Amino acid sequence: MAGVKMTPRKEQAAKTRQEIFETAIELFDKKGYERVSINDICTKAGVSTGAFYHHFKSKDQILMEEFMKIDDFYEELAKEVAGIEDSLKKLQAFISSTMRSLNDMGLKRLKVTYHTQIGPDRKASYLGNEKRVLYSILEGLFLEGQEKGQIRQDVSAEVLTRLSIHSVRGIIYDWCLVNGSFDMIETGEMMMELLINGSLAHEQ
Amino acid sequence: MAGVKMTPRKEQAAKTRQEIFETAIELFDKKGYERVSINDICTKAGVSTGAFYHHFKSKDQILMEEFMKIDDFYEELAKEVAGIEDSLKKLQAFISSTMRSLNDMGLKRLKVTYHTQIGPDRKASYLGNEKRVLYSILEGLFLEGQEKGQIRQDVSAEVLTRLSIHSVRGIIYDWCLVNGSFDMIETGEMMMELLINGSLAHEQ
Amino acid sequence: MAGVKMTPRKEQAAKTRQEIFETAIELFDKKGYERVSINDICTKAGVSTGAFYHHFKSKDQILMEEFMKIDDFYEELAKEVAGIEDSLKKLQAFISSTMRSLNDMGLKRLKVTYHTQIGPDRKASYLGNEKRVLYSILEGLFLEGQEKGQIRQDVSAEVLTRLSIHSVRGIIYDWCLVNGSFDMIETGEMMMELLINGSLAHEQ
Amino acid sequence: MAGVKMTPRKEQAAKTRQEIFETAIELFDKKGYERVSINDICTKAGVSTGAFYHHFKSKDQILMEEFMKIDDFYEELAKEVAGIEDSLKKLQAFISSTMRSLNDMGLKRLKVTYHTQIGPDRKASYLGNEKRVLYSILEGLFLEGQEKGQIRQDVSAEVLTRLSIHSVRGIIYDWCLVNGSFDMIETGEMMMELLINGSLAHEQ
DNA sequence: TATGAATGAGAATTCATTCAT
DNA sequence: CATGAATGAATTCTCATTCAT
Repeated sequence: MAGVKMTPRKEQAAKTRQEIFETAIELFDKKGYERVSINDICTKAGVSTGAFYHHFKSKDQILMEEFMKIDDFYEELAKEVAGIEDSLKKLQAFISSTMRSLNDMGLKRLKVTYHTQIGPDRKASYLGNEKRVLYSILEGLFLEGQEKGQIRQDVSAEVLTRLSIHSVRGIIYDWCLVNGSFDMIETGEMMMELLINGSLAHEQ
Repeated sequence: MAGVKMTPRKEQAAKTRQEIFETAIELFDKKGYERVSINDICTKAGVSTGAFYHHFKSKDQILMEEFMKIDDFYEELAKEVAGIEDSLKKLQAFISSTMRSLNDMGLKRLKVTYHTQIGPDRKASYLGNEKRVLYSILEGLFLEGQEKGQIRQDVSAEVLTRLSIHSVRGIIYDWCLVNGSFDMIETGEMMMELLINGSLAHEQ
Repeated sequence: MAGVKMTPRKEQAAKTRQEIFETAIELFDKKGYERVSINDICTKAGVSTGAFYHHFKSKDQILMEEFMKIDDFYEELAKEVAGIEDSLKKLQAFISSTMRSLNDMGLKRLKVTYHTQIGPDRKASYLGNEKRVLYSILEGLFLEGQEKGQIRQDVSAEVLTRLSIHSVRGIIYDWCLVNGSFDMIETGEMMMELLINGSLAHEQ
Repeated sequence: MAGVKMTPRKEQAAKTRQEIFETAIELFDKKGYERVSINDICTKAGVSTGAFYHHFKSKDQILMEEFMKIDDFYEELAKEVAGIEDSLKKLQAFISSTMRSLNDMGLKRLKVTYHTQIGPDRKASYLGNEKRVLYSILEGLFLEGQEKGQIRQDVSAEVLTRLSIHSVRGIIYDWCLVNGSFDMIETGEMMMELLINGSLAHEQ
């Protein structure tokens, strides 16, 4: 994509930047965001402190950049499930995939994310603003299902969207709290069935 | 309460301890847990650093003490709603009161709580362990309702309990994320109706 | 002036140099010499760090260049007042013009100049060496006045010169100190009348 | 004075504070204010960095404290010359003593003082505010002399005061600029004679 | 009980300068 | 001429904790 006019100089720079970024994420995962000093990152990445500040304004920016990838992920997910006919199934597939991905992110990473997002003096929480992408995808799915008569219509799509997101968020938060000691995928699926359907399909 | 043998000496000590504790909580609320140094607390409370360490082992212990009050609160709440006949109503009353109390705690306080609970090197999360009290109360209410046939029986009380707690947790987390920009009491009530009931009562 | 053989290449270079120079001065004015990094200058001027070092050896050199213009200024001033017959009036005209020009330079600029000139590891103070031009002009005017019998002769022209310069310097320094809160032109004129004349002319 | 109820604890603390202060001043004198790091001070004083920050808020505060002593000095000086009958002589004695003291302070120290006072973001310049003490003493002396008819009356005491201070300031500034290569005491005395007297007494 | 001086490792950040392209 | 990536030592400041009084 962006690889068109890349002089060797810029390529090298991009590589350095990438190296720093990945090393940072790796360390955040392993030791937790606040336990990682910029020096740690630089040492492990084999670059100077100056290089870090050349590419990033602060440790925070690394995190922000990481968060910004989540939207891309959701959009891809939306495309993947687009083919499914039944709206209910489509929604469940979307949620299942989401849960699976989050599960695969691992405890440490989720913890870092959820911890930093509600930290003090965080001006713009990404999770809070992520609304636009995640919300619009979900609401679209709910609306579609309601139009087709495949999803409950006693609650507006907008409310269903918000409640879904809240509850998934709670599952993840609690999962982090108890250090991943329950099955968050299964829990997520159950939660959605109750909310969307009003009853548990597979127990019928 | 514990006012049996209180020498003036001990009274003074208790007062100092209380002073430290309250000042700390106040500062956590205002600036965020990690932005408050022990020195900040001592200066504001008008005591010496030594005094702090005399009464508390660490900054953490202050928080822990705060959390321990929550259990008392839930138990009181359980007693309050005990008189309500209809199980569904009883449950909803319990949840409503909970949401109202949390709402009254205020944004800052909830943020501090939810932020510190998933922070790094937190050995024992209180929110995670609080299970014992909150879980048993809630599960009791669900069981009772199911026995009376007033609550859906297609899902076990245990699952209903867990899902309820997760979703309330998510509402609060998101509420913090967007700086309290939606009505968490109303949202909580809606969420519970959907989960427990399978449909929205007041829209029927 | 130097406009003889200017290839487009050289013109561009001169333009870049000028751009850097002016941006630097502007920033020194705004934030104070030591608060301005070379990077600040480059960013604001829209050039690379390399470009800076191509044109200037250091941040210091920028300042030096600025100072070197002052001599030119004094020489021009000397020519301007050359036509005035009365020596006393000529001297006062020279001083008045000087004060007016300094006043027009503005507070920030004077502050930067006076601050950096006595800063640490300043090898050659320009203000200190400026002697040669300013001193010789002034001393010439004093001598001329003394020969014509129009200026006090109880003090040597050389001493009058030095004392004049000291006192003007003091006025400017103090003017900077109190952020320009007195009229330095008027003060300068009064000071010179006292020194040269021994009394205040306009009060006679 | 303040040495009355000094517990050994506080005495030790005061000693440490003093040690830091004196070491700092000594280093400022030797290497110039901005060339001295807080670490330099601590190492030389044999205390920890923490100790520095326990006693002083910043490097700046050390300087400020130093400046605040100047007022005391002027007041003492005023007492010393109070006994002199002749106003003119009294004034000259005051100025002479001042110049001598400044001369004794040494080049480095004066440079630091005059440099930092006009530095950027200096909220309150001490030299600028010192007015109140130095100004009132000097103005008092001028007024007294004018009343006695011993000092020129064609210029107000207030103006004489301001001009005197400006010119002395200029002498010192220039003395720093040329690294002390002229006799500032003699220069100061000459300057004052011209200003106060309108002519040089000893050449009459 | 309470004080507060002292510790000292550690964190973030800056910046002049070089040099390969 | 110009670019801008990279360096890395240096600096300021914070903070939990200890301990003698």
